[in-house]
Amino acid sequence: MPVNIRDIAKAAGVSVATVSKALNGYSTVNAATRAKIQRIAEEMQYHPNSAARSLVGQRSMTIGVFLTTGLANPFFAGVLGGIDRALKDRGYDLIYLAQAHAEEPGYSLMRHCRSRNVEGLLVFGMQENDMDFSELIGSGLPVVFIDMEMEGEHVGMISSDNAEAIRAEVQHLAGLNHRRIAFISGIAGTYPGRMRERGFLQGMAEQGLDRRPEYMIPGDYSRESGYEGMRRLLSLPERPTAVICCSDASAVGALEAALEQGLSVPDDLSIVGFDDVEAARSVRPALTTVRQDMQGIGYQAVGLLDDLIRGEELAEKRIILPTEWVERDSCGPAKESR
Amino acid sequence: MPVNIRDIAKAAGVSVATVSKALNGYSTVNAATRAKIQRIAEEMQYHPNSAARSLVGQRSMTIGVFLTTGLANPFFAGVLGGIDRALKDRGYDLIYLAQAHAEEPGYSLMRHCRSRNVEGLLVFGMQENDMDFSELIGSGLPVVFIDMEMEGEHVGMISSDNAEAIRAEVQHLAGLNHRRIAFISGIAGTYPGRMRERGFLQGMAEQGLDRRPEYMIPGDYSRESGYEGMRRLLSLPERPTAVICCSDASAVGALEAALEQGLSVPDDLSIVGFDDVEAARSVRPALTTVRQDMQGIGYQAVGLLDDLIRGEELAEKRIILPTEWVERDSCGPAKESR
DNA sequence: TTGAAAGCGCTAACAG
DNA sequence: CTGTTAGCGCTTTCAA
Repeated sequence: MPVNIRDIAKAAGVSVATVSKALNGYSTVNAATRAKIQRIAEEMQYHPNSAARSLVGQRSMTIGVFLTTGLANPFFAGVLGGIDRALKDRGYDLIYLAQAHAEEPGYSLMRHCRSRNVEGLLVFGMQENDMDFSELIGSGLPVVFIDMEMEGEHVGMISSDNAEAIRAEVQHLAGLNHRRIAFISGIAGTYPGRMRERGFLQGMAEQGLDRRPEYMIPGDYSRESGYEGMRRLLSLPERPTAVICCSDASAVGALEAALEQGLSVPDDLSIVGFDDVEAARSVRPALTTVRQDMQGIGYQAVGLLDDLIRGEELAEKRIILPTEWVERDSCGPAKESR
Repeated sequence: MPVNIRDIAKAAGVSVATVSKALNGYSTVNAATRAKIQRIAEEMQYHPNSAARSLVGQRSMTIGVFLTTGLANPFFAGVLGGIDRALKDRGYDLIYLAQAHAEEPGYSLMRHCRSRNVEGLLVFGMQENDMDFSELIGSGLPVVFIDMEMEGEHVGMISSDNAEAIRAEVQHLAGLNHRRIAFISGIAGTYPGRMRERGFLQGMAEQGLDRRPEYMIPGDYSRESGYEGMRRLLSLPERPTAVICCSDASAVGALEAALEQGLSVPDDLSIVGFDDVEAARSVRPALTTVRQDMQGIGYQAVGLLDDLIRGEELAEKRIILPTEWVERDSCGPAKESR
């Protein structure tokens, strides 16, 4: 039903080869012929069959995404938005490789990509170790990992500057005279989790502040972990005056626990979050936090992948994006208190 | 590089035709031969090239998604989660047709699908009228619309029972002795927006309650519209005792406006939202709202599309899913007040 | 029960 | 500058 290259060759009175060349911008085609072919192709609503194209070894203009945590994770919405824009700019379509498949016994992500003629793959999610990416990395298929630390010949990675973001938070709090700063961590098995912890330790060291083991609370980004973490902190003989949380969700949980105990935020206690999700604005007091450029991450991930696909000489296959401090109402100067 | 059907034919000492038949479950293949071929295919990690398959007119096992509002909309995360699961169950992969392309002058979504050998298309977003879907609907390509009212030969649609959800809210509030109930609407140009308004009017009529024009506030699901809407309501000589909002975001905005005016929720005023997003839980008082089964919508949308693709005889090509009442803290009995 | 061969729509040599 | 032709990997008649 759809028109093919032969139809338009016939209509234009030329051969299919000429049509192909004309439409693909070869210079060896007479300008008039090309114009005519283009006009006819336009009129007949010609659109090349991408399967045929990939079959002849041409580019498929398809990149894959694989999400280790599934599509349902709302965190990815922003990243996907950035990917969307980049797709247009670079002319790709995106095929989503259902993670569900991955549970089958003989499944190979790499083979799945090959069989779909995917030119490159974007991987993101949170689980670095729950899956074996070595086959993929060794396969030569260009891959860009988001928020995962991976290396290889045709492998790139992109992430926010998590460490610096937290380091700056510590610095900021120290500037408000906070000395007893606690930390509710992210998931230790993730790259961002590790980096944020590193940034905290570095910041504390720089400011000459004690790093007390009882102020280092393991979290998992969830609201619940923030709530429980804050309760533990508040039960300590010497309470912190400020708490850095590794996500807005856990910060909201922490806030809740603090308010429940009758504390005033930020007067008695400062709290800071991470991500700047919608809830950070709606909670009271509104959360001071750090914004990740999620759109930018998605956009640049596709750009990097495209560069890898096209075999560009890349000086740096790691992209670390700056974050932005978002001052709201949950931080204030330390009270000389207890 | 990847192994193809010829490689395994050679290894098995048979022809490619036999391999193809064996692997595709034709009964005209000797059992022993089939077993051998399957074993070898397994060993050699054979995976058929999907481009070649679609080229010969076989199924591509690919369905497309087209989002009129782009990937960034967090509302879709849940729906996509359901789609994800269904994809596995039905064996499809999903290609995302970048909406960005749609802005180009000669763009045709239908052609895009054809050129990508997509077997069926899922469409969702909010704009029913900003785009012309008639070409698509007339093309014979199976399409399932989510939250959009569309009809056609190979067209299905799925949505929550928006009208009933709001009607039940009115009933519930009336049961709490509320008589002056206001409504902050969704976007009138959308199917859910229309249905929710219809449900409101129906509920009010059923309960024998006045429908006052000044209590019908146009909104757009945003927090801001909720905030502004509530301010208008509170400036009225006779204030409502309950406000139904068409989204949780607008309910949060409304809540904010009410608290700012020194009102107590739910003592002075009841507020109810829609969707049950994360923020509904974190706000104080926690929002009483209605939950849509977003996963279910996505899951069933794919199921419906698959049925359409396979040409199943479908009695009903419209699926309307029930919603769930989520009781929290923002609704209470009406005070005989003011 | 198996194999030879045609052909899906397209691009890429290679001739003309 | 244009056309002829082979072939990408696969499925599918049609013969054997």
